[in-house]
Amino acid sequence: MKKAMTVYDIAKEAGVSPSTVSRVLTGNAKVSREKAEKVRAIIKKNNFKPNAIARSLITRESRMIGVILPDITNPFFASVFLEAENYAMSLGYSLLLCNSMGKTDIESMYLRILVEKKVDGIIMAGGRVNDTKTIKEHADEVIEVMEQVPFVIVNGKMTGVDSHRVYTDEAHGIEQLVDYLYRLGHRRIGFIGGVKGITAMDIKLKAFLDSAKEYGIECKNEWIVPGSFSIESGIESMNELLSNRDLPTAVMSVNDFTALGALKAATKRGFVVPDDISITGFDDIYLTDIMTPAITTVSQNMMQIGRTAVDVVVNLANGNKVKKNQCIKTSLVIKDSCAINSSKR
Amino acid sequence: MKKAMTVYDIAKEAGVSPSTVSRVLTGNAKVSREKAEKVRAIIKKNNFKPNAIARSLITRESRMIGVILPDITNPFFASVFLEAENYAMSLGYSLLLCNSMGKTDIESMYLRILVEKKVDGIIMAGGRVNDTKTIKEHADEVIEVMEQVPFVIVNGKMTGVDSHRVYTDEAHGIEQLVDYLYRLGHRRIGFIGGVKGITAMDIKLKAFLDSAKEYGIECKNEWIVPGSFSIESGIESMNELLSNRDLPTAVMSVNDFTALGALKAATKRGFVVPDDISITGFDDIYLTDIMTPAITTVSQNMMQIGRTAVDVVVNLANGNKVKKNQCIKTSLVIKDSCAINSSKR
DNA sequence: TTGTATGCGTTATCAA
DNA sequence: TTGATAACGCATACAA
Repeated sequence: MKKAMTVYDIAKEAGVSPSTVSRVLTGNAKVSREKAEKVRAIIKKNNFKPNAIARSLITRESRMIGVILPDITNPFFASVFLEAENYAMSLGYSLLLCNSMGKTDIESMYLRILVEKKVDGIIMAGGRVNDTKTIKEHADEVIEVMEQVPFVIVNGKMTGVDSHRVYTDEAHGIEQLVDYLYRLGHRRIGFIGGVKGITAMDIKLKAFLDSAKEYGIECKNEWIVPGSFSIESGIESMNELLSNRDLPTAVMSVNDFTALGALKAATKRGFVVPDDISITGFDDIYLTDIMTPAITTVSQNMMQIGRTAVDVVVNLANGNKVKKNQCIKTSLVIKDSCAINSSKR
Repeated sequence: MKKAMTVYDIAKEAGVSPSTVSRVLTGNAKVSREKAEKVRAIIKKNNFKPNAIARSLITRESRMIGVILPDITNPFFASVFLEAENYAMSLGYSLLLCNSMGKTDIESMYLRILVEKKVDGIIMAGGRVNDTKTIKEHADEVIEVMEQVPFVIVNGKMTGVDSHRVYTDEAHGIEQLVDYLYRLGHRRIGFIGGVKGITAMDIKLKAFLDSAKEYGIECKNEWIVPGSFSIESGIESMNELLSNRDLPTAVMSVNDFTALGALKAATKRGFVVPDDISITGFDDIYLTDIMTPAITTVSQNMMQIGRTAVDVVVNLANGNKVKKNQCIKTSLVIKDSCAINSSKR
């Protein structure tokens, strides 16, 4: 590897002082036109790139934002990340992506690394911030981090942690779906997927049960089949639900992944969706469009989530005042997986 | 934000010199047991985390690897990244993820940023490294970068750039598929998706045509319908192909995304896959499993690609000798989207 | 084994 | 407007 040039090299070649080179680089102070041009020419000629590490040490900003999320192969997180990166890039920040796989110890490790690397902000989604009951040690760790680095939680909340938050109104999203299904004539609805104890599940299930009661919709206990948030879980839960003698006319899924699995399972069992049974998802990842039928779902507005999360940490990093809680609106996205209920059920 | 402590603070509190604290931190030199324990206690008590920026400046390693790829929402790249990160983490590296969206100017920008940030290595996939005909300016830029940073190209190659490469034997993968279809009795096969001028397309199309000739398989011109690498493109190309009067009995797709689209399009037109027509993909992303039918494809062994790419740059960073070209084997993954050809076609 | 002094490459401060 | 000098926080050569 070729040894990199420094401002000293440039300065010497341009016949100016290192400070002048630095001034040209940052644009933070006046430099005479001729010297500036001379310096710029030398920089260009040598393809000089300033050492961001050295710069960071003195400016105390790394121009990096850490993003901790469970799994980037999940299109929901990938889409949020993509937009976050896109916006961050426009502000001059790069993103360190940390997949925690939902494991607490990996989260802890990454939190430590990100603090050491002096990132200018941390965006965290999934894992501990998603536990309905926050574990104190997890909270303490995050609090410690928050004292050093701007921190925002996406779609989560930690008891005892007064962090900034960007979140979706998941309950409202569920209500939108229930309302939609009700209007289609559904009076018997099931709910599959999700892990109890995770807010992404608990909020939705509660909203579902509350809405069901309000609308006079029946939901038998055996129609509620938790599992996890994966496609496989959707398959398993749907299979379990469909093995009941008495079936609902529609099934809501905790997220699009489980809805994908539910669709796959139902189809395999010979059910025609939506004629025999309606299915809904949650998130509006692009995969819902490629299925036949495309899955009716609720959009979390992933782009806005990603963008807002970056906005929060960057503003905090710049010492600006930022709204503590930012709620992103959901919207119902009607596709082809729900039909008017014409069954005798 | 609380001001971070430094080794000086720790040193003072522990009653030792900063160098002793540093020695405890790095483990690079002997420290008496009692002092070491004292220092460790103070570090722990204060939750001190050394400033990686300052450390990097002197050690000349940032412990970061830059990854430039087109689009992380594509599960192929997401899976490669995930495994790369997993392995990198075990070696003490973090990953900066840069989505280029296939745009050359974004690639250039990120190349510059990664060099400035003094990453210990760059892994690049897609975009310019995938052009069948390398543009000289692109190559020059990469050559310039390679002089400063260990660099590895994933599934690509640049004319005039003597870089390290990790790649799949895509031609062989296609041959495996053709051979498989031939054995199923298919003698008339189409090929959809992909952009000419991109190696990911050109290699496969050539391999397909060569194999077809070898096996005596018919492939009419109108059965070759390029497009791009997206799901939508798969839909469009398949629709175009299926609008022919005379149809092939099987259709190969440039990748799984287009196969997904092809399946969707075929199903919508009333074709039953695989009974009416067989479809194959390429990559073996997890989405091929959730479709009904699951799509027969070729595995690129994404995990091994990610891991190997990290291995290459890390070894280069450590001054080790590394094999210039590493070919990752493909493997045929038979699922449900291909049937024995029993048609009269 | 320990401490002092120096350097990494840049920006910031201050005096000229 | 410019340059000399210090400072960022750590690791390391060298001296003790």
